[in-house]
This record gives sequence, structure tokens and C-alpha cells, in this order.
Amino acid sequence: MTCSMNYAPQLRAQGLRMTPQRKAILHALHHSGGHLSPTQVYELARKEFSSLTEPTVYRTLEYLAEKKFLLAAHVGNGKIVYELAQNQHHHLICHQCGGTVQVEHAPLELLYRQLESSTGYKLDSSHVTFFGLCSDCQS
Amino acid sequence: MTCSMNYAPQLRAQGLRMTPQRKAILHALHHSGGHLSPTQVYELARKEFSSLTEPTVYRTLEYLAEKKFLLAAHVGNGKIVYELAQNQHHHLICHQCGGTVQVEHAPLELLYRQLESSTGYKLDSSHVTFFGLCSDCQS
DNA sequence: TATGCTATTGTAAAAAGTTGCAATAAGGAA
DNA sequence: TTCCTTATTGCAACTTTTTACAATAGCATA
Ligand SMILES: [Mn+2]
Ligand SMILES: [Mn+2]
Ligand SMILES: [Zn+2]
Ligand SMILES: [Zn+2]
Repeated sequence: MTCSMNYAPQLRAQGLRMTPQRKAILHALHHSGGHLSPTQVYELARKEFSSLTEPTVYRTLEYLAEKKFLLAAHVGNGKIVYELAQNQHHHLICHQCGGTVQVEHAPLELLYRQLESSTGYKLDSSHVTFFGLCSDCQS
Repeated sequence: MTCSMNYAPQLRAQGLRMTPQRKAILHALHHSGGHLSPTQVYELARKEFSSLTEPTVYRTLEYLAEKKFLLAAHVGNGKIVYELAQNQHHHLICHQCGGTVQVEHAPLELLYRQLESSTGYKLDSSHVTFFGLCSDCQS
């Protein structure tokens, strides 16, 4: 747990408290780098804080995502995964082999403007998931 | 079950069999019109075929979606819902109140072309989910 | 109509995710 | 340091979803 990451001040700024459970969960997400399922977070974070429980993991992930510290994404099936909210991006997933490609936000800007003006919604700029067949799986 | 719907020939054309379980499941989706969760499908379809079981419902929904008879969508949380694959559309969901708006495919065409040429993927044309705040919830 | 192949289903058990509520502890204030 | 407020957690029970495998039943063929 002696790593550069320290979310305590940012949490406090929004009225949230820093707890050993949250430290362990954020730590797991930080060091894994990519997307983690709640089960994976539970397994990893438990190494930092062994008395961690599942309800806490699910609630924390959902809450921190709502507060914009995390991003939730749907990758394929019906599974939800989380990652630290850092750079803005989207996903393109092959529903054959599961292979994923990151997509920049820039090419979506025009579409977003159109949808916002036609629907009145203010769109989130992160984590849209597209599905398709990768070049290998098209044959 | 005396309604116009008859999927048997289409199923057969792909090597799938028509069973009373599948009839009941398709019937439920047909008459409800919109999106149904697996649990909702289970409850509704059981009225047509009372010995239906959960594993069959989950497997059937996933399989029929894979075979393009159904569309799967993620609406908010981590929940997956299904509907009959008919018209091509996408969804825009308010993550505050849950309100949803259908989005035509046309405005996505340009983006799709760009993503296909930049990634080599062939994109699915159905059921992308965007999130945002509806006009009411922006205040 | 009877037969055979195999797609589909049910069973039973486990895994994953959710809920309500009482107990705990973070962190601001005295 | 101690106290207080209340955000956060653990517990226990429950619901939803998944899995492996043996039994069943579509439907093509004769
Ligand atoms: Mn991502
Ligand atoms: Mn839809
Ligand atoms: Zn692929
Ligand atoms: Zn709203």
C-alpha cells in the first residue's frame, strides 16, 4: 500500500470517507490497470484487507462509479467491469472471440452533439460499448 | 398461443428446433413488446408452459440472441434485457431517473464507417447504449 | 408410423449479486 | 484526547445466474 496513489483528499472533498476497505479496492484497481469484475476486485483487495466482504465490494464499486472515481463498462455477456476513471475512451468488442479495442472519444463528438440537440439529453462522455466482429473472426 | 407469430420455419432454417419452451419464451417477448429481463421472461413464459425452468430461460435467451432472433441490451446497472430483433435502433438512458429514449441508427452510420476502417472490425448495427442526463434531471 | 441422431431440457448444486438492518468507525468539533 | 454525528460496514438471508451432466424429445429419414 506504499504507492503514489492517495484518493483520500478527493474523497473527502465530496463528503466521502476513506476506509481500509476502499483503500484496498482502489489499490487493486490501480495496480491491475485494466477492467476488473467485482469478483476479481474482491479476490485482489482481500489480499490487502482480509476481512473485506462481498456486499462492501459491490456497494463500493457502484458508489465510487456514481461519484465518478470509477467507470463501469459492459464487456460482452451481461457482466459489468470497473476501472479507475482516468482517460476518456470507449470500447469495441468482438462478440466472437471477445477481443477488445479502445476507441478515442474524438470521433464520437459530432454524434454526441447531434444526439444532445435532438433528445435534450446531456450525454456522458465515457465508456460506450460497441460490438462487432474483429478482422480475424470475419472469415 | 393462437397468435400470428410463428418462428418455427426460421428456427429450422438455422438448424434449431422449435420446442414448447421456446414457443412460450418467444410468445412472452412478442406480447410484451418491449425489453424483458430473464426473470420477467421466466415469470411470463411460465404461464404458457408451467414446467419451464430458469436454466432453460437463460440459455434460450442467450442462444436466440446469438442467432439474431433476439437483441440483448444493457439498461443501466448491470442488468441485461432482451427483445425480439425487429427494427434497428439504439438506446439513450438517463442514469439519474432511468428514463430511456430510442435512437435511430442513421445518425450512427458515419461513425460506424470510420470505426470500421480504423479498426478492421465489422460493427453490429444494433443496440448500442448511450448514457446521460435527461433534460429534467439536469437541473 | 417407427427409428435414430443429437439438439434441447431438467436436475441439483454452486457461484454471483442483492437487501435490510444493527453495529462500527471516520473524522470534524470541543 | 474525547465526544458526537452519520457514513460505512458486516451479517444473515435471499434472489439471480451459471454449470455439468444425464434424461428427454424434435424432427428427419425410411
Ligand atoms: Mn475502459
Ligand atoms: Mn431496444
Ligand atoms: Zn474476434
Ligand atoms: Zn432523468
